[in-house]
Amino acid sequence: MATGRTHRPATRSRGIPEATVARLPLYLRALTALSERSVPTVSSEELAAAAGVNSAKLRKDFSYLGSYGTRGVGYDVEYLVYQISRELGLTQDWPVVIVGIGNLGAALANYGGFASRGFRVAALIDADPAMAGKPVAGMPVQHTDDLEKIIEDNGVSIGVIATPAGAAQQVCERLVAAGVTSILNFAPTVLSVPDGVDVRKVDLSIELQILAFHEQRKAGEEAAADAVVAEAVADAAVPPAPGARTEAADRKGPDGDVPAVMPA
Amino acid sequence: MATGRTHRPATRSRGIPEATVARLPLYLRALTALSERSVPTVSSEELAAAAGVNSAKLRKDFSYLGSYGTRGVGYDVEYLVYQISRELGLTQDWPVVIVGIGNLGAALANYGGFASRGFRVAALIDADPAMAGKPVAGMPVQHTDDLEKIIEDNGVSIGVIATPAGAAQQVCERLVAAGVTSILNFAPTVLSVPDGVDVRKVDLSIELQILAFHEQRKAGEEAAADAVVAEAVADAAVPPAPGARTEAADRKGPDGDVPAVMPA
DNA sequence: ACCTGTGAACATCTTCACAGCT
DNA sequence: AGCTGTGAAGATGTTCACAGGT
Repeated sequence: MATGRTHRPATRSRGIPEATVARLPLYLRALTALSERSVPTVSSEELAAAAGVNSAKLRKDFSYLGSYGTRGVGYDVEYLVYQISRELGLTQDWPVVIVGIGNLGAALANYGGFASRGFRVAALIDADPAMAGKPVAGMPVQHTDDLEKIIEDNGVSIGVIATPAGAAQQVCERLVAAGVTSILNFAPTVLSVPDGVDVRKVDLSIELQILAFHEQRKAGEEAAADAVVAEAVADAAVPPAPGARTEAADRKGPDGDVPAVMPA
Repeated sequence: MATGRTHRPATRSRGIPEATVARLPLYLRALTALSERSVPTVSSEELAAAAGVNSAKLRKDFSYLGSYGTRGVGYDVEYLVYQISRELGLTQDWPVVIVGIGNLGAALANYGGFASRGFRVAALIDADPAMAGKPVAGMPVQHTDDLEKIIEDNGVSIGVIATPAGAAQQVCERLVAAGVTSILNFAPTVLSVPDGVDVRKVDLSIELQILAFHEQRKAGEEAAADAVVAEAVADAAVPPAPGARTEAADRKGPDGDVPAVMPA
């Protein structure tokens, strides 16, 4: 089985912690809003509130960038916008291709926040010949056959995969072979990539499952005692372990089972 | 400004670490694939490869759920699928509403992985009267006016916000007031919610910016020395700090600036 | 012989609390 | 007086390495 790492190589780049990098866009967004309202300076407390984090964390984050604040005063909004933009590499233009122009791909192509902030949709690519030439978000969709040429002609280094899961790995390999080194993956699959290629994944169904986990907790706070009673019953309902030599009673889960139908 | 926490309350629920919870869906997906191929058992090594993590982490994760493996053998696929599903709360049915049926909302409504795994789209809601009644993904879109009634009638506790940023906070408040306690937010805004409500955020532009950061690093590895030289020039190009009393020379960023145009 | 389950070491992230500058 | 910048403490997450069960 082809394995290879996935996700960021924990490169810890030049000393800025990954967790901080992940929050910089948040700060930038809050700062941009302040900038549009012509607010000249902002305190860590105010900015943190706007970004939805606490102020100690924000100050620590900024301390990795340098000393951009003024004690007793706060941060200069315009200056911080510039510094964070630069740190994130948004002072340059990033051509991006979107592969897979289904519902989601089209939504991404139309997404305004895409075009702003240094990103530019260089091409929309789809495997369906019927799509070729059709305009989406004011751009003609191009066929997968031309993927390599498009990447090279436009100097694309960031690719967005919005194909069905089955096609994602293959598309990924073609993107990488053509020179793409950063991939944003919307397909519900684990992508294998060579070292040096970054993959970030956006997965609706994972997010929902995490919410469901917490939701279940909220509901089941007082029902905990009952569950223990239900355990014996539940064990009988557990799907028969095929070819396993283990009695259900052997399993020692930390809490009670709940009899229920299992979704496919 | 209304603030309030955002994101998970770090509830650390019942002892399962948040990081582990976030990976369970990944394992579940890999296990489901194995299950479909009728693979009876799997080792931590194999499963970890399929899920894109390392095996020590996977074993540690599973150890929080209980002792579900067999030494010398591995894990029973069906049994694990069941246990993880149960742990995530997927053995019950979660009605979900999607608010904001634009490009993205429609894409989400059509997304297959949504319907499977215990989630059921109970309603599509949009503020545009022209949308009302129009079928999307085989369901009629309903008007925002009926939001509260829809939530209550269907016992919805999970809401998906796919509206423009400007509408998100208000929609969020209505959802919460009507009884929703988990929100998946696709709008590029920080949502304020009362305690006890979970918010998870999916943000395309943040993901791209994180990729750009790493991408920039890859490109600028050897250019580091040049940057120092460029510093004086760059400082002149920095946007004039409005109303600030600080000379540019005061700023002590940890590395050199690069002269560049800044995107809006 | 093989593979899980887990203590212990290590790494990263968050929060506290306050020194130091304006 | 007010607010930043940061060491130090604490919490969380990851990896190692091996004891212990099959």
